[in-house]
Amino acid sequence: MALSYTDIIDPPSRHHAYSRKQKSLGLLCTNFLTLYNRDDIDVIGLDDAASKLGVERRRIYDIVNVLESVLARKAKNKYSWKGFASVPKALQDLKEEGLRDNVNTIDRQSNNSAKVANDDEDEDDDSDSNPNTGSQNENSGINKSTAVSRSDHRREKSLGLLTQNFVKLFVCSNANLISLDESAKLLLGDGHNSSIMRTKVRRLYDIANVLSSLKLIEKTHTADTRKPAFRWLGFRGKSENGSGDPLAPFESRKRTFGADITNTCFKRNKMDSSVDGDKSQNLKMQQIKDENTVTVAERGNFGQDLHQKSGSFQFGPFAPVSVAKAGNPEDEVTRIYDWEGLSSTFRPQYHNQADDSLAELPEGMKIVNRLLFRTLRDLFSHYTEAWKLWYTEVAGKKPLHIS
DNA sequence: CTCTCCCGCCACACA
DNA sequence: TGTGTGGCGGGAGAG
Repeated sequence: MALSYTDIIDPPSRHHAYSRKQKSLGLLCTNFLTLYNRDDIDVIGLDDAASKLGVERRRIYDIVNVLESVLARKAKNKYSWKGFASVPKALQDLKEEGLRDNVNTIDRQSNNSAKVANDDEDEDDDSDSNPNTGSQNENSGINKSTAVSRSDHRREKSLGLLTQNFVKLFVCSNANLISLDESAKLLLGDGHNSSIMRTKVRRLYDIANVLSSLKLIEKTHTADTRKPAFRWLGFRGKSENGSGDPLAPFESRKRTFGADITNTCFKRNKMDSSVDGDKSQNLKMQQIKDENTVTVAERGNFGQDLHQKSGSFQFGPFAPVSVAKAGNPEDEVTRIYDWEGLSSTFRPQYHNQADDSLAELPEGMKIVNRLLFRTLRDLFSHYTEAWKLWYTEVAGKKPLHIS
């Protein structure tokens, strides 16, 4: 089908100089990951990221804060990239922590249902009486109230912590679908004060956007009321028996890329149509049906000894310009594994790639493809459910039956 | 309208 | 005191 690239990435709204979507946190995050989710990335500089992505550093803080679990602070301005492999562990930890705290919480205050996972260490901001006032934090046992209070008060309200707690809502319960105000209520306790609620929800929007871009959650609606809500796509940690977690979706996630990883710089009100000169061509990036794209991440720690060697196979429609464009030698490799993304690009709604896509592939690629899926199947063999879940829900496909 | 959520002010942390 | 961080909420774009 003759979809021109620009058609894809630049839909009807193209004439507006300013588009909210192009500046969304989620998209920014996607681009951020595109830029840095690679083996050869060691440190990530905030300024570097900001300029490469074409945003002010303030925004980088936003995503970095919610990405905490996969980033490690190295120094001022510098972060290192731990890779998605660290996410399953992080989820597991959050789950345990959440469950533990939940227990504590429950018998501390005979609270029953709600309040799934209020964090822990040092916080418990709770209820109405907002900030300041006596920060009465008692964590299990230790009571170092004063020493902790000042800077921790900040921490208490940080995006990072809020993210964790938000995630706990999912991993610590069976809730699959949660709306943001529900979440806010749960996280805050019931002490409304609508303005605090509103603020919290605002933050949750931010978080949800980046988690969506990680494919940990996805936006939908509740079945009954058409209320917007988020569905958890990641794993819940399963029955923990110490053994590593299954490959999580985000390890296999794939983002969607446009041609330009730079978020365009239009300000909200400025209709200044003059495009900034030096950014090559201003193709706006944007979400392109991401469902059919997959990345098999390498750094996975399936059980932690299965080293699927290094390079991540990228199945994606596009790689960011900076990464794949210049015909560097390893592109070859990447491209070989790119069949799925390619086919999805041109035929977005295919159903069963085993039959469909394969048929169109050159012989060599078919073989590679089969081997690859076999490998994956094996890897997942212990996690059948997880595999199915991911495959159907995240990748948006019917489970494969390769025997 | 309501829902989303970008933007950037400015307080706070830290050197 | 200067610079890095990041909470916060106004208010504009989307729906």
